[in-house]
Amino acid sequence: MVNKEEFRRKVILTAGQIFSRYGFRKTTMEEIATALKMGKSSIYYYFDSKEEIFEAIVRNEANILRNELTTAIKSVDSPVDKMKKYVFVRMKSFEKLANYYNAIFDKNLDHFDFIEQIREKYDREELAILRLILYHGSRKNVFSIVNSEYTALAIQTTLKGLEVPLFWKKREVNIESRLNAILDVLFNGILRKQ
Amino acid sequence: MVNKEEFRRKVILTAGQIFSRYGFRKTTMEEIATALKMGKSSIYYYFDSKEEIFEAIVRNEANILRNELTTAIKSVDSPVDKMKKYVFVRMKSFEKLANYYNAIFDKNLDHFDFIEQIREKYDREELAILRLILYHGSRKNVFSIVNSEYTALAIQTTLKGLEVPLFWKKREVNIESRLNAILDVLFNGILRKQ
DNA sequence: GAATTATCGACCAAATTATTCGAAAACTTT
DNA sequence: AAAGTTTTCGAATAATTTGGTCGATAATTC
Repeated sequence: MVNKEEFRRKVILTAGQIFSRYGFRKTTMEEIATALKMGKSSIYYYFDSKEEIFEAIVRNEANILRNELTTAIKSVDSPVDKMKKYVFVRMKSFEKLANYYNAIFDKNLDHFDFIEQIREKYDREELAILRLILYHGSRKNVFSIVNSEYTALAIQTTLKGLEVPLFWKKREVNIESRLNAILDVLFNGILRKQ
Repeated sequence: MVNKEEFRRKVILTAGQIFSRYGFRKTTMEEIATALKMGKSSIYYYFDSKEEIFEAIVRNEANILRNELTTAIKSVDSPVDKMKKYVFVRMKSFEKLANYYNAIFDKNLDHFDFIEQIREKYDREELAILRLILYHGSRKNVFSIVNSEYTALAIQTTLKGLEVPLFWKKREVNIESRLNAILDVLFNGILRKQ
């Protein structure tokens, strides 16, 4: 290995796949070790505990999601497109992250607070992004909103509502159509009638 | 519950889903019990052990497969269609059963012999069916075969070969196309040129 | 209301599993 | 090539999980 940090990333990637498939409890250190072609005790050279690995994974996955989102809204120009893109990509990428949230339910619920921290931070950042898009959109007169702060909160609430079926992992629920419906409602509501 | 047997079937169905998803080891009695909305000790009123449940599942699944196959070949008339149908349905339905075979690898390999028994019985029955189809086909002059016994064995061997990728569970393997290719080869080989 | 059938909580022994630790490789640096 | 550093691992341990038992207790049938 080139350095410690690089190997940590490798562990996070490998363990991430197994955790997201089997959940926290059903994934053993030995499985992770075997997938990494090492003895399980070697992993403890890089991580202090199974939980630390898991937490690193969630943090990592949250970062990936954040990056996906920022590049997504940079890829289009108009505030309307930015907002549409944001909502769409957010829900699509969130599916991966939802696996880990589910794994936490599988995990000891005592350690629930750490993910709440990550989530709070993420929510704050999201609000800022939404607010910015809305602000520019209202300046350019394509959004007819009174207060971008409140509207951003409303949209975020809707997005959180969309998450729920992802958690309950019912494969029958068609996220796509539900998402499109909400996008429609959202924009017919806030777009200035022309 | 109406009677004991009926509840056993319910357990088999429920546990079957969990076993096929997580394998033998990773499925706990408590999970099965929770899925059945009971205490885990209650299950022992119907089954003696975790293994007995598992074995009942495999037996049950093998029966379902057998039924699917016999109704499938009854649904068509000509020997050629019967043979095509048989090979096709056999491979399609086998996918479910393969999950349990995989679960056995996960299980203690000491108890491998019981599945061998089921498998042997199943193989014998299969050979009889194949032989019958071939026999009628050659009587009606649509199969150009010397000995329906040997040809049945050859076809069964091919089918077993098709199973292998199912065991190795690589989702990348496209069973369908492989299956069609083999159906083609099989029939261009044994169908009388006209 | 006795007898039978079904469920469950508490418990145990065995197995599994996360984690520790010292020592041995493997690799760097002097 | 010796001394130091980093990385890996086997064996042991401590904690947890889990299959299974048993007696008590509901629920149902007779």
